[in-house]
Amino acid sequence: MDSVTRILNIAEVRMRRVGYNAVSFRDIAAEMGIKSASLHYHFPKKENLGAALVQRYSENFMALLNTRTDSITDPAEKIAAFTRIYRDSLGENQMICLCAMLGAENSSLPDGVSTEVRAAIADQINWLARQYQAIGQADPVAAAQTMIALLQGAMIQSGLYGNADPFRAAEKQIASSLNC
Amino acid sequence: MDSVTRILNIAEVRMRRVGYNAVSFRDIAAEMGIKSASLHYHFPKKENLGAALVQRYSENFMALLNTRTDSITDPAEKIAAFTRIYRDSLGENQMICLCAMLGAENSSLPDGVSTEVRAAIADQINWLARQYQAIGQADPVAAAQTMIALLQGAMIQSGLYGNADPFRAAEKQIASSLNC
DNA sequence: GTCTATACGGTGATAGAC
DNA sequence: GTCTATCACCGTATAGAC
Repeated sequence: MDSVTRILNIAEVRMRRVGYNAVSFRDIAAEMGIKSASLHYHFPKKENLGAALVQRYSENFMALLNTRTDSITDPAEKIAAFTRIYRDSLGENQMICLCAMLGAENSSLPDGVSTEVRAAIADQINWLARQYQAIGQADPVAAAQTMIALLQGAMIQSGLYGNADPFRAAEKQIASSLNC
Repeated sequence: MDSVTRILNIAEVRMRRVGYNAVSFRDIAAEMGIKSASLHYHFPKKENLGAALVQRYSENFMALLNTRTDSITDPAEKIAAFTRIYRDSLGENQMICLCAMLGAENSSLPDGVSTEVRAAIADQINWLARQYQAIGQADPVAAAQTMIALLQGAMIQSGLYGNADPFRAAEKQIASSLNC
């Protein structure tokens, strides 16, 4: 595995746990067993690392989303698959998704990172809105926004309590609203 | 207005905008026109300031909540009043509520602050759960958790876009679900 | 690619004068 | 209560050797 990938992997775990501001080059380097100066060879500035991380995160997310929903035709089922990715992403450690964490931190992020966060969320909303439109939702974009808000808020709550109960409660509500 | 109040006022605005970690004693002191050393007279450690801020925030919230809902008997109306406080709190500047911001940052917060955040959210959930129980919700706590998650997630989205559309979309969904 | 060495500002915090 | 002065640290970032 190449250095860039290893850096991004470590940065992802840490940033999802404590946020962008609380992660340092020194921490990441220490975990890799190298020096922080070496990180600057791959990512000149922290902003570059943050932007690249969000970009990779978003690409992986959309790719996984497409893979998992390619064979599904029912829009409601597609939406359910979307929430399942969020659940899997929460994992056993109640790791908040990157977009929720950096979304909260948004106004203290460097421009380059903030831009990528907005782009990543826009992709998700567009995808969701398309499904809601297929279902015949009156305001598909609003429905998509609300759904993202609920999932991200539920992740934060789950992180706060150290268990996935709040997230599961949110999932149930989504499931029941789709059966209406 | 006494110094402690002024400090807390400034800290609240800043922490709701950029989070706990991105706020410094120096920033607050500069805005007050004093030196950071003076802040330590009122709050020996940053953790003390954070904890006191969340405590005050929660007390004010619950007090306002009770004032606004005292004369309301219908539980669904009470819940609507709850969401209205969140909306007012979002304000014109899309200022994320303190609990959502610190909730996201939770795992990088000092214990004293983290504890207060959990206590504050627990109060809100208890209050909401009581209303949902009065309505006859099957799982009142889950409903309360989901509602808090949605409101907080919607605030983050609104902060991200710089407008209140995501929050309004969430409000609408809550309103319609209460009329079911 | 990674190292050592280093610069330099920011940060929480303390001691002691006023 | 607020000041000055100072501390020890941590943060990003750079230069140049290997």
